[in-house]
Amino acid sequence: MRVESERLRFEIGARDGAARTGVLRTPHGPVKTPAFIPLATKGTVRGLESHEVAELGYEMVLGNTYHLFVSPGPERISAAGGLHGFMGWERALITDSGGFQVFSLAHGGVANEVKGSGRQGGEQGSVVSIEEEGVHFRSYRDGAELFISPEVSMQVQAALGSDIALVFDECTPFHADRDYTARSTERTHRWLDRCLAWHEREGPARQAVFGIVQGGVYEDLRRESAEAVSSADVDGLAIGGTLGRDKAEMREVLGMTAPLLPEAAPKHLLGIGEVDDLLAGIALGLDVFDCAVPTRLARHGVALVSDPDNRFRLDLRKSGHTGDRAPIASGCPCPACQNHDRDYLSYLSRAEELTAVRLLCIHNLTYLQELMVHARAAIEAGSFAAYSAAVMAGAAPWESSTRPPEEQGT
RNA sequence: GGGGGAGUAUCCAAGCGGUCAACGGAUGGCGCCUGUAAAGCGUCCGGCUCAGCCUUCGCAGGUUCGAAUCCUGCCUCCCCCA
Repeated sequence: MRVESERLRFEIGARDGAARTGVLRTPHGPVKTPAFIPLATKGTVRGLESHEVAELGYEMVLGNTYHLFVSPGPERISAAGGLHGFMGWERALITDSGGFQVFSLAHGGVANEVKGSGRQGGEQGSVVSIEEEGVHFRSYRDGAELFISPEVSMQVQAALGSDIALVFDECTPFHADRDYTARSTERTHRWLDRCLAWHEREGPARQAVFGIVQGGVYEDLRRESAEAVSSADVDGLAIGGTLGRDKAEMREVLGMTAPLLPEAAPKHLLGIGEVDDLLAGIALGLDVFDCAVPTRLARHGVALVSDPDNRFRLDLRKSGHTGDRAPIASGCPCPACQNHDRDYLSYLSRAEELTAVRLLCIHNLTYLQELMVHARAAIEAGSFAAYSAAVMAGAAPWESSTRPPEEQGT
C-alpha cells in the first residue's frame, strides 16, 4: 500500500479506541472522516443539485462506472470535463467500479438475496456471464450486451476523472459456498493486479485507487484477501461483499475483517449506511461509508429519526400522521424539520409530490451528516463510546453532550 | 309530455345464464428497502367460528337445475326533443 502520494494523502487525527478521525486529502479537496458518502450513481444525488449536497456539508459523493458507462458514456462525460464538470461537483469524487453490479444484476440486490423479499420478478440475469477476462452484462437500457473487464472499468473511471477509483471486483453473495467464494476472491485479486497494472500504465496520475477486500463470510478468506489487497500498490482499502444474512452476521464479518486492514490506510466500508451500522463501523476504525439507503428511503417516504426501536425510521406513507404538528425530528436543522410538520410531509409523500422527495432527501442527508459531524467531535473528545450509546438509546445525533468544535475547512 | 341511456363492493369500472365474492384501476391497511435494475417492490382489501360457510351486483317479484347476467313492476339519476 502507498502511505502517501500526490494523488491522495490520509492524515489520521484523533483516536478513541479503534475509532479515529482523519482527513482524506484529494485533488478536489479534503474529506473529513469518519465520513458518509451519498450516492450519485448516475451523476446526481437523486433529487438534489450538486451545490445543495455541498451545502449540506458533504465533501465527497460516489458515482458508478456501470451506470455511467451505459449512459451517457465515458466520451461524453470526458468531454464535459470529467464527472466533476459534467455534474457540477467540485469536491471529491469516488467511483465504484461496476463490481457491485456483478452481484446486484445477477441476484437482484441484498434484500432479494437475504430473504427473497423486496423487489421480485423483472428481468433476471442481466449478468450474462462472469469469466476470467471480465463480465458480460446486458444493458439496463436497451438489453445490448456489454463487457466490463478490470481494464475497461479503470479506463471508464479514468474518463470519469474521479479522485478515487475502486478496483473491479466480484461482489460475492454471502450464501456463496466456500469453494466458490475462494475462487471468486482469488479472481478478484487477479483483477486487482490488472486494474493496478492498467492504471499504472494509462491511468490519471492524480487518481487514487482503492483495493477491495472480499472473502465472503469466511475468516480465513477475509484474512487472505486483506493481505493480498494490503500488499498491493493501492491508496486505500474497501471492505466489500454482502456481509451476511443479517446484522449479527454482518457485524461478525466486519469484526473479523476490520482489524486485518493496515492501520495507516483509509478504510472504506462499501454499501453500509444504516445509523447503527455506521456507529458500529466507526467503532471498528472504519473511515468512509457509502449507502443508497438514506436517499432511497427518502424517495420511498421514510425519514431517518432517533427511534432505535423502529430502526431509526419514520415511514410517513403509513397511517397515523394526520394532524401531527410535530416536525420529523425536533431540533433537526434541515428545512423539512424547520418549516414543516409530519402531517404536511406525510400528505406530500403520499401525494407523490416531488417536494416530498427533495425535503426527505435533504432531511436524511442532514441527519447522517449531523451523525458524522458529532461522531467526529466525540472521537476528538474521547467520548465516542458514550456518544454511540446515546444515539443507540434514542438521543438525536445533535443532542450529544459533546459539542462539535467549529470544524475548520481544512 | 315524448325519446334514449344508466344504476356492480370505499371510489372509478369490467362482467351480460354456470368456471363470480365478482377482471382492472384508484384510495386505504400492512410489510420491505444497506458499493441504487429502486420517486420502487411485495401483500391484503364484503363478513365469519375461514381448505368451509354466510350475505352481496338499485328495490320487489318471476323464469331456470342454476341469475350480477333473462322477464315483469317499482324507485333513482343522466341526456335529447318539446
